[in-house]
Amino acid sequence: MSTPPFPHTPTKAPKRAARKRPLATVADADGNRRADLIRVSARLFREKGFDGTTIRDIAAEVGMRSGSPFYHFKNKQEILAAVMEEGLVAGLEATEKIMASAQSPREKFRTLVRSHLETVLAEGHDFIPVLLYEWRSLPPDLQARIIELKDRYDLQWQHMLNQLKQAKLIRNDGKVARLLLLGAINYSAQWYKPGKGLSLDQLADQTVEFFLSN
Amino acid sequence: MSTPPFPHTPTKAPKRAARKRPLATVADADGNRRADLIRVSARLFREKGFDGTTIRDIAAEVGMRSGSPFYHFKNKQEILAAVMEEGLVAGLEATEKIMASAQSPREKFRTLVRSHLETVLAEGHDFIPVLLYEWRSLPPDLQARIIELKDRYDLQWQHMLNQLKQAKLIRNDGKVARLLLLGAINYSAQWYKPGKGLSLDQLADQTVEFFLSN
DNA sequence: CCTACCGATCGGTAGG
DNA sequence: CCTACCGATCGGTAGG
Repeated sequence: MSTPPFPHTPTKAPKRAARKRPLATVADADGNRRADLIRVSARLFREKGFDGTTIRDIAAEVGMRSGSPFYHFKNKQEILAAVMEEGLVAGLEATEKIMASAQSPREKFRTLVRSHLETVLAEGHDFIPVLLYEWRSLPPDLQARIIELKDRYDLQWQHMLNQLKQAKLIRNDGKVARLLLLGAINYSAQWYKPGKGLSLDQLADQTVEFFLSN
Repeated sequence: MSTPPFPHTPTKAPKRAARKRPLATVADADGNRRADLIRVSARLFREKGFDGTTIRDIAAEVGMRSGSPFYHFKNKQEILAAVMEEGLVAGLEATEKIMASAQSPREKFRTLVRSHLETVLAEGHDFIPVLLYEWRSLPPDLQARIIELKDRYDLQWQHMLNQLKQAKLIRNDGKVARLLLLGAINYSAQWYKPGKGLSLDQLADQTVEFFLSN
């Protein structure tokens, strides 16, 4: 009755949405309306909050009528879950790839910070900010799957901190240290404006310099 | 026609609300209903967000009927502004007092961090978290007064960073350093649960240790 | 995916 | 501060 409503690889087209392909609109020649809804919802949820965004807002932005998003998602909360999962799957892939690479701890940290900043601050990357700041709007039954992915994300950062500690580049690598470090970066989503002031590269450099000894 | 709707010192009773004193309810013998509305709203805005909180929620929590909060506030946004101002006025007073004290840079930093953690994390201290995470719900015309207070708050922290730099306790005291440092602390409002795990004193110690050299 | 719609809820107000 | 209320909007659904 209820197969998992989201594909785990964003590159693969969703099966259910393809069941009855509608006429393609001007806005989207390839007809992947579900992905459009997720992308647009991420932006609106970030700009106006989950409660401040209406289904009608979302529908209008992708050129649908107000009832149509419910053809793709059971309810509004499921859209929120899909947004968060989309961001985590992409971010986790990038993170795990970096952690598996053969760089020095310092280089690896710089790459990881740069990658995470991209995930949180780059234009069009609204998925993780929504995860970070709209968490309370996600019903508990939908939180479980997201938490699982988030734990894997945190684990990678914990490994990074451990390596930095071992290389004597930081003084502390406990859980609080990780929360403070990631908090500093995540909070940048509240003040950083793309295209104004620092570039992401410059911000990554300053962040590394601020946190690492030597 | 429009005198400033909020007193600047929370200790002084509001003048307009006292104009026509209603019967005191059980919940509040001293009859300061306006302060009750602000305190309760802060908690609800933090728990459920500004858009997720209804006037009826607020009214019910202080034992009013749904239309009555509008006797004290022009609209819902004015309540939000009052919540933010309440937090900033209190936080600013504490901060400026600490900065004016005669402590060593390290001691002063520890005291300041501890004070800010109290402001952001202690039970019943929901004002600043609302400021930090519901900012987008505040209409531009109401933002001005809050920004003024916030700038003074940031200025104190900037002074603190400058002193730490001079004492060679941190490597960088630019604006980005300040944003990263305060971001790390402010983000703790997202994960810290009072009464669980670390105490505020322990967290303050770990935060100081994490950020300061030597 | 659209049309047409429903029941519930919301911010806010008039008048006392 | 309450009573009584309004117009607008919202999430969601039936049926095609």
